[in-house]
Amino acid sequence: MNNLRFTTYLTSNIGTDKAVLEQLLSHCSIREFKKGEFLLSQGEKCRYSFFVERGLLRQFSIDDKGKEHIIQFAPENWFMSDRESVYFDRPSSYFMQALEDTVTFLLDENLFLELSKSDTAFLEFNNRLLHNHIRHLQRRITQLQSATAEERYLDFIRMYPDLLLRVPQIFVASYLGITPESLSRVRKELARKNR
Amino acid sequence: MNNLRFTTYLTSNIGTDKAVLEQLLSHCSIREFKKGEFLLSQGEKCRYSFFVERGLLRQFSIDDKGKEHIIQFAPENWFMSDRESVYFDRPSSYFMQALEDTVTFLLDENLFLELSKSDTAFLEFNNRLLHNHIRHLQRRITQLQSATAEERYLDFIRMYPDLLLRVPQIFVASYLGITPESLSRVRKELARKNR
DNA sequence: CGCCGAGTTGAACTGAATCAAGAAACGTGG
DNA sequence: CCACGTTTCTTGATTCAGTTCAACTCGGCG
Repeated sequence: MNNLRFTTYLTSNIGTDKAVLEQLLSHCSIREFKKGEFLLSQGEKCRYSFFVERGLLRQFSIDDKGKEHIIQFAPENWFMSDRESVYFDRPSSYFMQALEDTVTFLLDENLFLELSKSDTAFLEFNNRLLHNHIRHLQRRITQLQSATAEERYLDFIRMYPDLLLRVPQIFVASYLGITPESLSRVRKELARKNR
Repeated sequence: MNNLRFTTYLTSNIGTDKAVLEQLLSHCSIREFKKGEFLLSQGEKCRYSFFVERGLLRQFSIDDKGKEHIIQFAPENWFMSDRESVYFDRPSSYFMQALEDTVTFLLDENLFLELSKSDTAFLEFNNRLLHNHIRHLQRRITQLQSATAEERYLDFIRMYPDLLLRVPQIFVASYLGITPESLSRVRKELARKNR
């Protein structure tokens, strides 16, 4: 375990205390997914948190009308999980899919609770993850409620400029909650304004 | 402390272990708000979690266009807080207001972290609160992305039938992310169908 | 009794969806 | 490395859900 993003991430977030890290790493496995491959499907129980070492994931649902809605992207250094499914032991309502060839670390979710009990630093780390997640979700709700397609797109650019280059437009549209056609028109309009 | 919802709630969620409960209760204060009174305003830092002993609260934001968006309601036995503000020590982007005369218990948010460290039962309780919150938020996002005004309203009725009777329609509309006029029309249409 | 906010209804408007068709980009196999 | 087929992206025409604005009703409360 040397110059992996994962270990760097852990030490900078939990500290360098050997014991916890050892315990954590001993419960992790590594797994690769080819572009297009699914990590999880709607109806399955989510058993892991996936840490993205390299590549890009998307998490999405398909509604009763058959439309996809992307909940979040996860590039390098991000976690992806369906905490709801894990925690309440319910079938997930989401899909998780690799948008690029992706290398992930799998963390058993029960481990999160166990380590929280035994190690204060880890507890605080987990707490931060959860609060960040909440913050992120609240932001999306506010946005969906109040922003126009154009505003959402501009917000996306501001928040995730790097993703813009890696994610096909069709997926950005799905994340923003608009159709690809609308996004195309928004972009056209923005280009016109900036001319 | 006898037949309060609060103590019942705590014992049934954390257990009857005297020590933690004592510690918890000793850090709580009780506070009443008149109908219309604000518990928190946008820009202030949120310092407490409010447990609703009796009454009803709403949490909402005002966007740059001056429109209100209700994030959640909190009737009896619910917690209301801006975890984001507390945890990251940032000014809140929300208002909290009493929709009825309301009695609340105030819990210092730092206490949550402290008690999590010292008591496993409390840690699990806090974890459950956070996961529930996340579940709730995710549900709203899915709904905002995929459901029509009518579907959202029906969903609201199913989820919170009791609130429907206590909350003025104008606030229900704000929660659903539609105008009061639209909600009125949705209701009219539903009445027509069920005739 | 009169006022005021909540709710309803109507008409015009609008942002985004839908449907359709063509252009550009992509990747896969020969 | 090219050719072909499949997505992705763009553009146009049309439709639609929900907003906006305005007028009117209703019910509670000082």
